[in-house]
Amino acid sequence: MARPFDVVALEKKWQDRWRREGTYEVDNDDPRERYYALCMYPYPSGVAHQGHVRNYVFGDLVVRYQTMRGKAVLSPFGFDSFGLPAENAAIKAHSHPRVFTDQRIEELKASVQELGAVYDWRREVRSHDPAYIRQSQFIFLKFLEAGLAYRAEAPVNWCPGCATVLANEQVTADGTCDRSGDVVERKNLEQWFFKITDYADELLEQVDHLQWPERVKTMQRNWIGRSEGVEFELPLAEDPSVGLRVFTTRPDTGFGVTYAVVAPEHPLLERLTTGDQRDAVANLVERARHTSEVERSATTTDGAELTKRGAFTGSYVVNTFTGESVPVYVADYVLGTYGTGAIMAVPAEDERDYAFAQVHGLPVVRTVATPEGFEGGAYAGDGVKINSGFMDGLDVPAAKRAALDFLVANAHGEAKVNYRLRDWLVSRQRFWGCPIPVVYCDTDGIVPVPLDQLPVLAPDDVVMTSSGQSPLATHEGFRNTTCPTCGGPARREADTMDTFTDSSWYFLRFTDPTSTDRPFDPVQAAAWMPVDQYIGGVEHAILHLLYARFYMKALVDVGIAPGLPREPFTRLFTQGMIRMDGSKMSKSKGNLVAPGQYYTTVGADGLRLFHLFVGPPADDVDWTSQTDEVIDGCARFLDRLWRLATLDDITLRQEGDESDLAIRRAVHKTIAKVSDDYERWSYNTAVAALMELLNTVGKWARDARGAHEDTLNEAIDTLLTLLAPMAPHMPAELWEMRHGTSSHLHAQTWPTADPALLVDDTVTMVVQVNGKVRARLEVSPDISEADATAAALADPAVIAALEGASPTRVVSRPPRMVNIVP
RNA sequence: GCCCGAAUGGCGGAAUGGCAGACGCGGAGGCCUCAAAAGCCUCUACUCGCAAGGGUGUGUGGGUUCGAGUCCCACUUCGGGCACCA
Repeated sequence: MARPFDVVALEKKWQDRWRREGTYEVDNDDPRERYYALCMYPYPSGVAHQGHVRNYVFGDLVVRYQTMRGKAVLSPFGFDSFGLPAENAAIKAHSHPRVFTDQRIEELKASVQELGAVYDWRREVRSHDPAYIRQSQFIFLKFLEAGLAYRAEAPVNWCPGCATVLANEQVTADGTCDRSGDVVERKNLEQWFFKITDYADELLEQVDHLQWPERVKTMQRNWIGRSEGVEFELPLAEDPSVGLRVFTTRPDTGFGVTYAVVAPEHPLLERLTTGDQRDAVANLVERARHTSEVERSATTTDGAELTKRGAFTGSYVVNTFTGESVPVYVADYVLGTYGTGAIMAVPAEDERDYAFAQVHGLPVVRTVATPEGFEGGAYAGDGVKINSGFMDGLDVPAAKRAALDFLVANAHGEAKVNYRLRDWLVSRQRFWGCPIPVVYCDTDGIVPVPLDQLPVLAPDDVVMTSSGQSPLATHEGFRNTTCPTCGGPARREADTMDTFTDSSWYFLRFTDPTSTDRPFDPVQAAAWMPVDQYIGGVEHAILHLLYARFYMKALVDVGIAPGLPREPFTRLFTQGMIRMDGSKMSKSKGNLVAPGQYYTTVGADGLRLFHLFVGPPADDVDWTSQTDEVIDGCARFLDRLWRLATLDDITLRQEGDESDLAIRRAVHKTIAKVSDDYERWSYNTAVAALMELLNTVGKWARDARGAHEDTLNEAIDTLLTLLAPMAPHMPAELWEMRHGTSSHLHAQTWPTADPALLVDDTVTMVVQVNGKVRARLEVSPDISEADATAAALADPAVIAALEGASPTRVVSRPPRMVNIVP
């Protein structure tokens, strides 16, 4: 489209100027009030796509707006530059992931700058930078020292197609690899874990106080999955010295326990299995081992399927409540990793137990009276206790307390809280990540690499095969080392850390990016933390945000971040996805629309305005065949503003007239409206308000009477100022044309509306008869209730609508509305 | 299955219990022009009517209220999250 100005040259001029003059660089001792605005740092995948654009448009708006509000705004940028895509690309091309990564970082950085988003680039952070690696390892060692990092054997997800271990989040719901589509297998390996479960309660409780979207908070709560119950012992029938510990949230149903179940991984299974059951049990255990966790956890009520999934062990335990012996089964519907790995089964009040009992012919004993007309198997609701001895007649909550008291009094068990949250497995059998800084010595065991030997860096000549083994393990020069403690031969850890560890503290590094002896100076970090506004995609609602919250607390506790807040992100905003043809726009789906094509036509300003105008920021955006026309519409708005500000077609007059007041009122109402919209993230309506004001002013200015210069100037300057955070380039140019090169639009103070100009001489009052609008009257804004009623009743249209009936009730809400009920 | 969120013109959307459809896209007509592009102006929920004017209308069915797109209950559809967590 033909523009009234050279959009490419104009935008480049201002981008260069902001960079050259360091307009948005802030020092840690800045005297202004601090504001930390942050977009989630991206994985560098090359040229920015519309998802990035959307993210950075919102972020940049916040930065520029808060700056105009007089704050010192920290706006840093970095790259989450470790990760599997670069490693896979390197394997394919027989190259090094660093080559890909550095190249893609430059591409992404350039396109972010083309968008006109401004950052303090002096603070740039890249996770694969040796200086950053050093500090990531420093943190690992501090966690190790504090007992927050530990090593244990665990089942992991292994993808045969990718020949590597996958993170949980890379396994799709149906148990396949989200990249190759292969069915994920399980392998038992010695792995490093972080003890995030130590913080389960705090992570859960503090969710309540975060100014985050409810949706995200709910997801965090569900993920942590706190559940209160009782853990107690069921003694073995033939040997009461051996007890089977079970966890339940329904101790009140104890009298309904008709069998018990242990997980296939349960340590007592061997002991429980009798000779004649050995084959059946072994079969089941073998089967469970070859079934993926996802498959195993798939709900089924299919009888044949359930038969295969459970087997009698041959042993019996004594039901603590009834004193009767009940059989012990092994079944894969009980997970070895949750609770005690064993349950008391109550078919009458648990659906899974009911289905299993039906198939295996186990008795059902109800302990809660079912509601009238209840038909079905298990009843999990509240009701009066029956068949339950001392609990009979109680309701469920009271019975739970009674059951707990009974178990405690008899020393069988105690109250217990369980969590769905597991410890964080951080080992990755990958090359392109942060090496775990420990060595293994036959004499001294696990030995941390001394701090003065950090960073541990991967050598460049590692052969990245697809064997499934950690690439670093194959490099003898790296692998073989000496023990820091005894000096004898030792082997380096060959695994790297989950890349989520890098993204769990980068926001702290930004506050002190050059620190060498520690990750950051806590005093410098305290100047900015917590992040005032964090912005990113909802896809990180659980993992990244949970891990970062954990890191923050752990960093405080291990002494790296003394005195810092325990929550890193005060306010979170999650933007909607860009969809195309119903699915998420992403590189892997090959449906990207590159922003580059728009920079030469509508410019970054036009594209930014589109992202703000298209709908509420939290909603998904459908990229359709109409989208380009909407984008053009945004550019047309900017062109109209340009023509108005350059006085195209406008006659000026020096004297004011009665029309000025209406224009000035429109200007000030827009200031109030847009300011409010900015605060509540309603950018689409803010853009609409600016369009409306421009339409109003444009019509007025081109009226036969001409435009009064002072009023027009106020209107134009206000439009430019209010628009500056949204579309920063062209308004800056117009401002410079109007006020000279020494005046910078982005250094202006955010305007305040004059309250006197927010009220009109008259307002339209609606008169309803029985809820239907019958008349509109122009009245004074401070009209009294009585006057409003009188005026309404005197209106001919109202009289006609009443058809002679006298009003039985009049609701008068001056000056907006009067409702007359006949 | 459970938990969240959403549903408004041809389309994206606006409306904090008080004029439904702001703003934009698309569409129709007009001005300008030799013509086009660009720009500008008017109209554009549905429906009855020549018109003035009337009726209907925010997924469906109920309810609260003088008054409901907005609040409550039930349901339908779509989207998202969790899903043997004992």
